[in-house]
Amino acid sequence: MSSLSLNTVAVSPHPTKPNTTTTTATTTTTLIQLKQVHAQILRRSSNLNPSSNSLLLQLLVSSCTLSPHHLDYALRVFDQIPTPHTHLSNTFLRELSRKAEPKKALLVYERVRRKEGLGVDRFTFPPLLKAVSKASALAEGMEIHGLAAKLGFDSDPFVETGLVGMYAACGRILEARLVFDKMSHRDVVTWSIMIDGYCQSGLFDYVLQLFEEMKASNVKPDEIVLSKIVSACGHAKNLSYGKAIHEFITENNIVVDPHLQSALVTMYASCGSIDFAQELFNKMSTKNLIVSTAMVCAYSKLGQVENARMIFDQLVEKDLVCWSAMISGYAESDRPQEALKLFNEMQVLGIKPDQVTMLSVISACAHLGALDQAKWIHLYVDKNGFGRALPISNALIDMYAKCGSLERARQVFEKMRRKDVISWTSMISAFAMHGNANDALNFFYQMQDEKIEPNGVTFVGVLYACSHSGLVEEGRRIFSSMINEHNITPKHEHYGCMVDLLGRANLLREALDLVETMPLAPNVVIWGSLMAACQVHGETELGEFAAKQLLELEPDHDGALVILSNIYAKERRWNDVGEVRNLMNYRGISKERGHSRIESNNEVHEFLMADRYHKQADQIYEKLDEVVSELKQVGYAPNTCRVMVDLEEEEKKEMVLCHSEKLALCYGLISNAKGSCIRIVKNLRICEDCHTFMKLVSKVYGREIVVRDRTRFHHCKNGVCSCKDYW
DNA sequence: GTAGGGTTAG
Repeated sequence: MSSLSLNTVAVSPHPTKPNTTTTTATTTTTLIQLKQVHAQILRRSSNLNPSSNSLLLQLLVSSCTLSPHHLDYALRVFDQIPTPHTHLSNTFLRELSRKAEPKKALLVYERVRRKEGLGVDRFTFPPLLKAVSKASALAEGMEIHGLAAKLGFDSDPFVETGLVGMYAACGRILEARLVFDKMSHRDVVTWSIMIDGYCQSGLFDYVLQLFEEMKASNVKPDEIVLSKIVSACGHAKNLSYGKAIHEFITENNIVVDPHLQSALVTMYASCGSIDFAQELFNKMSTKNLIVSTAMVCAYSKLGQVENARMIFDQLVEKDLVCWSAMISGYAESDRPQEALKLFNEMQVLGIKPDQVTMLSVISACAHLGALDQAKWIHLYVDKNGFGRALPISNALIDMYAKCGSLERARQVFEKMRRKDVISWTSMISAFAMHGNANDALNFFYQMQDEKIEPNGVTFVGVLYACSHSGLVEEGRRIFSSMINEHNITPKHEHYGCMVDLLGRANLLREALDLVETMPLAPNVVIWGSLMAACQVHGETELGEFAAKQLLELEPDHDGALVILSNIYAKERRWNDVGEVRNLMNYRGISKERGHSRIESNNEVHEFLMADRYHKQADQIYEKLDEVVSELKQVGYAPNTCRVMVDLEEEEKKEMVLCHSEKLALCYGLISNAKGSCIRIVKNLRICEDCHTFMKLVSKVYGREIVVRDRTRFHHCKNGVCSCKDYW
């Protein structure tokens, strides 16, 4: 009993200072008072008869239950009551299930069952089932269902509704529906729970179907069930149904509360009607934080991050969710520097990030590809107690891989106590992007030895590794085992990898066969990868065909037009090149501008082609001249065959020599410590000439050079690249 | 008569 004695009663954490908030003061005092009462009961218990003692303890539990801070204490007192009133256990259960304490509610249930007498009635089940739902404890839920049936409570509408919710929350949507269908009376709450179950399971077509049934059975929908329906329309991209519901809401004068507001705005945005969402948002007389955050997300998802920022900046009071939404907006729109800048601003204001924020920040850092920045974020994560969470570790693996450090990615992986399919897949993709196919395959087999089942994403990583290393046979075998042994239906990305695998290996006929016989309609990516392979292997005719198929699907696709003109340029068909270029000018399409980044002294420096904005531009170009003449002595000659414009040879050479990655490299040679590794991140694919250039510099200057291009890493050392020139 | 519905937005 020592743990309950007065000696251990908590004192104020700051005895010399007055309590800063009144709530802390009252709860502390109340707990002290309760403990004093408890001590009195214990002291006098020998003089009291057992039933009045029990009554006093029950009163004590009731008082503790009033405050969420005292639930643990209440649980301990509850344990001392031999036969608690069912009424008391029910109240106690309700409190525990409403709070984030579902496991404790189940504990109470266990104890009630073990005590004398029955201890349960029909009122016990709704809170109990709610706790089971929160804990997703299916086995316990089924046992409770059995007990309810045995006691004949399973035809009570409240109990039945609880059972529907329990099965839905445990992912057993069919069982939920079975209970639902058997009910003789369903009200709006029952329908709402069933509809929510379908929403959670992603079965949005069923949601709309069920809503029609609900209306047909004359149950009047309220704002809660409507907000679920509206959100389902958004997920199902069913704009016409969404609009109809919106009209229904207006016609029936249903209160549009903030939940419904944000559901409507999000629905319009995800159905492609952002203008409509904005209009609706403008019409709202009071713009609360949640609806504004929904708008920030809506614009971010469309990549219209400037518009998101405008709404963000108009908000006077912003909470963590809103900051996180804006940060992730930048991270996912490939604007990592803004994301990290915002993260700093947020911290200056004293807003503490949570796990969701950190995941966006880590992802931003992965996009940026800056290793020093990555190390800093990793330290921050560990220092602030995020490091043990599985999703965070998984994100760190990806971050280090994308920042060029396979070793550090692997260190994070090795240190993890628990690894899930995402951890393994992240490592496999890491090996794949660094051209290390053997380790990718080893990990793929090892994860299965450890009974982790690969998923569709894992196979993308493995096939990608095969394709980037020319492992044609292995790739074919794995592709068929994915279908036949792992029962995964291949999606576009898997066919994309296979087309890539065959195309790179110059098996273009077979690649085309696959495209023509696959059960899915080929998309832009598939034609694109066939087209790129044709460009590499000089298959003009097929390349032109693939490019034209692609342009049928997406007439303004800049990549297709660029590659088409490259194919023509390689054949010196300048008239055709001119035609493509005119088309691009006419339609206002421009090739994405190449840029390269390099980190130096904790700063990220960015270069465009032939750009002179850098404050050390003179030195950089001087270095470039020096490097070029050094390399010429070992046989380097600028390779201009990829320059798509009809220029004099000398002008073409000038263009190639000013590519942004060469400028970044020269800056690295000037500014980074002698002998250190030079890491460059390029947004497009590296060109053949720059690739040769990097290899030669690694030999002549004795420096390790790591270049991340749009699709993979090139580690150049001693004149050799890790990609073995197979990219 | 003590009971059932919104992880609202990241």
